[in-house]
Amino acid sequence: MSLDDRKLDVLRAIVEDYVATREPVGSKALVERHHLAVSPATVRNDMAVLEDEGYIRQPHTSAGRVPTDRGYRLFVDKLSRVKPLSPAERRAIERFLIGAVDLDDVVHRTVRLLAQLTRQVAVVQYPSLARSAVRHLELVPISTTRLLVVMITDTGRVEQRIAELPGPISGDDVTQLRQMVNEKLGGRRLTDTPPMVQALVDEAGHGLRAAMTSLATVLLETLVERAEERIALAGTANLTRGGILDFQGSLRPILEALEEEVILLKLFSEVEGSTLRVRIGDENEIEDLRSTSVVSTGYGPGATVVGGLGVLGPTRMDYPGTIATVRAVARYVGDLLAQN
Amino acid sequence: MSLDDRKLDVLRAIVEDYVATREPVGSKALVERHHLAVSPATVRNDMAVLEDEGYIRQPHTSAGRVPTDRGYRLFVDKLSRVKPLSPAERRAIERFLIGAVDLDDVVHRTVRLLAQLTRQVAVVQYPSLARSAVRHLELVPISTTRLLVVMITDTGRVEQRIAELPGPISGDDVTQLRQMVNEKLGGRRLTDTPPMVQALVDEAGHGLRAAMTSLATVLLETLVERAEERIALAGTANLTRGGILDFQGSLRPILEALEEEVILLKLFSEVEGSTLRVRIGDENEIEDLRSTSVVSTGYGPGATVVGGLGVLGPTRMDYPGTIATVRAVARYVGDLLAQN
DNA sequence: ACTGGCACTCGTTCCCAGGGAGTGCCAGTG
DNA sequence: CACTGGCACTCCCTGGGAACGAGTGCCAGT
Repeated sequence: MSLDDRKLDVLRAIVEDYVATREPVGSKALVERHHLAVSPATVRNDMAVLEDEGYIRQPHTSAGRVPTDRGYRLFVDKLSRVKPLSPAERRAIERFLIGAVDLDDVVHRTVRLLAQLTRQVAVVQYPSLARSAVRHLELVPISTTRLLVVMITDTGRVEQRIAELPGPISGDDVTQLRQMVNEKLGGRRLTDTPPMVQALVDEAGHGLRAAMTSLATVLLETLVERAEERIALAGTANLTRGGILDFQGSLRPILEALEEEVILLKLFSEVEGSTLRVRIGDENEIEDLRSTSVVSTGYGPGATVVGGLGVLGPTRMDYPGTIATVRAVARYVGDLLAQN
Repeated sequence: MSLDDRKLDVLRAIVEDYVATREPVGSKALVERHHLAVSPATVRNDMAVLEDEGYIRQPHTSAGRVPTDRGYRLFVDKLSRVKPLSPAERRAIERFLIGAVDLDDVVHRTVRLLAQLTRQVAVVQYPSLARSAVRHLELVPISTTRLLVVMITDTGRVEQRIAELPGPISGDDVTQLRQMVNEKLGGRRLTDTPPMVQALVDEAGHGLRAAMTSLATVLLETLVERAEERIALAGTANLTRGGILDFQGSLRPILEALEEEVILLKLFSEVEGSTLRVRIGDENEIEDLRSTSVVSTGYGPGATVVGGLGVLGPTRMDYPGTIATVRAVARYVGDLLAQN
């Protein structure tokens, strides 16, 4: 059975009121606050239907109604109007992001900005190595048998590893190695490098063969295969706003999940295009986050996506506002990256 | 008036019991659990004295006693025996730290290890730039008028900034600049570089003068003057162990303080030598951390100190265990850094 | 100097009644 | 037929006692 317009209006009103007051909302208060042209009794009938359909529920008999995850879902999909950012917010975003000196700085500022604007927990994934290309590879000798390998990507990330060489190596050899790897790998996407690295070993003169092999191992293993994804987090303090009531039970499992990078990365694992995604309560694959909602999106220069960002909060969340903010921040960050 | 031995024993017993049970401890339970050779009444008299002296207090009349910050202080200074690490813990530390691929990895593993072993919030400061020396400076052209400046320090930190040049520059010029800066700055402590940087500008041929000036500005401003200190954090979930009871009021201010890097850095600002420091409750300069205790120490290769690490928890904390763990982890990390 | 005994305090728990918010249902109305 | 007003009912929340018990301070006795 499909719901008529008034029932949808009632659902919207319930969601909005509950989000604003965090208290179960009753029929009488509803008609007053929203100037509905019907009586409380009528609204009660509508509520009964909405409850049958699973969009709202009663914490206990003789209490008001509270939206269910399903109710929020319908609200997000059909009922919420886009809430444009206030000029103040736009200015906040711009002010916050200019003056960032490097990638770390950009990411840190972004995550704090997001946390502040949405008053929720914010998560920003560093530009993924898998989606980056090599800009430059630098080899710095630390001793005669150890090289510091520094890779700089086009997204601004800098990764470093130590390569242990089988035998001592001269400065000239290092120069030659540097030239070879940059020639072959410079400009390539990281995912395309494995065959190139193999070629490098094959082409190396026998004087350099051993050193190049060690170097290749480091490059492959640590920069490509086990490419480390990084995450920045802010606003955990926002979880405690309004008591622990928002999350049934304790904050413990949520805080624990937030410290597991692996778990956080999952949030962004399926970012495709720059589509914004909202996961409400039970829709989360991650057990410990079933009592929260996650709003996430991809970001990157222009239309390409190099990483994800988003916020996490109670299912009782201001979806229109949060969605608008997340989208706006992602776009600003993308623009910022495009400038480099 | 000085306290006799038995009174000190009573204080120690109170601290130990309260830490173990988190409940005010009464005179009767005390004699039983600790096999004191006196009667509860006697212990009560001792308690009355300890309370007069401000080492313990009663949450309310007719409740047991709870240590005050002052009581914990006396306990830490005089009454607690060093608790050696268990072999299992030693093994955990070793296992955790081998296999770290780079500095980021070391720091992350360390902070998680600390949080796990102490079951508290752990904080690790990255090796401070102020205490590091330049190992290598790399200049990577991004466009004809922009250079990516990458500094690698002897502590393994890699910092990057973008320098905008006043005019286009050739590849040969970049090579020359690179050589000049490395010759002059390589191996120097960062704090010693400012005069050197000035000298570089003075010595630059007039063809390179303009570019070198821009470069010098970036080096001075962002790498030395506004040298960014970094911090890693883990175990915030441990704050919620045992309800919020441990911290009077809410977790909010504590979580907020933990997100302020500036505040965290203060914790380590006065690390001198590798002396371990314990700040109990009110002893903390930071307002929001007055209900917590902080155990911190410096770490670094050999006897030098390059940064700080520590843990933060309720004043009701297992001080001997925590102190032993923090000290041990700091030493292991120092050894690890010494190997590079 | 220590102990046993005792009166006292005060937080905690449990119960119970009253108030209030909100509901479901039903008969009535345009 | 959809909506409304009225009404009985449910159930949470609050507040006031009363009973309980842990723990204390004090005092007289050894």
